[in-house]
Amino acid sequence: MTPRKSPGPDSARDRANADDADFGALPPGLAAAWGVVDTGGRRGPKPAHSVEKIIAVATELADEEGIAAASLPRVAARIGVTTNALYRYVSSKDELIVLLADRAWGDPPALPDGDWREAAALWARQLFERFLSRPWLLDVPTTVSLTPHNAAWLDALITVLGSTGMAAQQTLNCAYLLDSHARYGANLRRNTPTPAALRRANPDQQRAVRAVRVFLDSQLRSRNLNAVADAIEDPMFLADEAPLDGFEFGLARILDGIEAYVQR
Amino acid sequence: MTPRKSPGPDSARDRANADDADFGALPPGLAAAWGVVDTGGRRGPKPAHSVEKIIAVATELADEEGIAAASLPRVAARIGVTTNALYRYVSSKDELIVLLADRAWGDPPALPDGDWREAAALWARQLFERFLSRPWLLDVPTTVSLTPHNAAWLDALITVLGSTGMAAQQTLNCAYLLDSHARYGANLRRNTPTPAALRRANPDQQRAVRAVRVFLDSQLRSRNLNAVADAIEDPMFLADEAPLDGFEFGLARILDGIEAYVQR
DNA sequence: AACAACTGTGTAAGCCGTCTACTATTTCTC
DNA sequence: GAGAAATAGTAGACGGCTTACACAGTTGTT
Repeated sequence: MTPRKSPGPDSARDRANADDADFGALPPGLAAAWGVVDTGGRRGPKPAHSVEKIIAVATELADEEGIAAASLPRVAARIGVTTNALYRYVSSKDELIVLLADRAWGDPPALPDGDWREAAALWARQLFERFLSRPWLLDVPTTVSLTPHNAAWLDALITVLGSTGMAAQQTLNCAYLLDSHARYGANLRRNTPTPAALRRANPDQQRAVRAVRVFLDSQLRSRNLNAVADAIEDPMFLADEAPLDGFEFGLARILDGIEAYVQR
Repeated sequence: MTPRKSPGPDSARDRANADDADFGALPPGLAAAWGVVDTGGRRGPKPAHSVEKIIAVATELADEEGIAAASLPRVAARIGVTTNALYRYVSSKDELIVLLADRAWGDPPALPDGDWREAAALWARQLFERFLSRPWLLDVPTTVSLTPHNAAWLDALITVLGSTGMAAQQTLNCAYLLDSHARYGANLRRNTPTPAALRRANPDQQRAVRAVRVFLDSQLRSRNLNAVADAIEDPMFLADEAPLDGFEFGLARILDGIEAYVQR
């Protein structure tokens, strides 16, 4: 590790350096997410807080009120410091978001060895559940894709899919297919709650959802978009226990498609 | 149309009313997107501008510099008015974004009647291309889902898929599957440009992409995430003309899965 | 034709967010 | 113990969203 030379007040960004490559060119937060920061040889007072603590508080706020609540002023206020003190730990808001998202991914599940299809389905279901439990993760822009936990999930799936004998690129494409479905399915579920979830909601929310339904139905039909209108007000869509969940249905189709490709 | 009674300075939101339902409970921009606004019986001066003009300017800005550039101050400056004058036309930033997104969707393509599979593939490819040509559309939060153009796309696809004889809910699920793939595939393409696109980029961007690749490879391998590392630096992934595009590959798997379901 | 009501625009301001100097203080090292 | 270095605080710039108010212009009514 090359110790920094430049004196004066600097931010956490200046602590991120490397052996040879110029990490300054990396997207914000990427180096930090992979733990590539210079933590040795500090001289001044010990930091009163830590990046982990900041991320934990930001996670609390995001869990409570969504990703927008994880702002630097609010995190700082909850910790008990001023906003700018956070810049000693995190070089920018973007970096905080990247770290936040990586932490929210968590560790991938252990997948069984034998049946690739069963393992892939388990993977997708677990990811789907994770997105449902942390909806704000869907709001994190996906410009920076690979962080440690993120990559661990992908690695687990690729390892499983690799046992089918597909080419590496096709394996990756299949992995993205399942990742996409988990993400998009969770987003859809969030936007269109199940009847059971709707019954648990506030009366205000219930009324709002109903108002949207009525409004959309009238508008759709007045524009002759009857196919959509019919699908949306389908009795199955409003039934209590959907006979076949949308996520599971799509997952089965995708796995069928992959299986057909593998067996050819 | 019930004319407004309340006097005093009011925003564009107050113009959105209805026959009987309370549109005030609708999400911001939804009523405006469907054109349900009270445009009759104005008394004051003619507006010097229009909502269409504002959306067009915002689209320009988004095309040039991304969705963040479509801010009210910048739109107002380009039109030549103050920021707050926009609130006579649009009730909030969220409403502007909804209108912007709906306009960007545009009209769906005309789909052939005979072969549902070919028609669905065409639909997905067209949507994919549309997302590529307007990448900022991927950054629009999808909380408000159904706006006129949006719904027209969905209607076209559902109509085609309905010819397979599937149940309404399954048709909708399949439609979401294809929508998801187009959206997510375009997002992936944007984040990981093709070699050809990379060669067209700035030297700075090329260097940045290469730095990320080198960094990720070393980090992935040092954490034993070799499956991901191998997949990413696969020769096929870096080849000039990919033998099978990721989007097309996934599309074929999805359509295969749907076809197998239909034929059963 | 004159008045009143209403609408569009500008000015000003408040609030929140990110981020950058600068200062004071604490702590580690020599 | 003295100096150096890092941390936290203060102040502030800058941009974005939004509201309140005053003014000017237009339209409908008397």
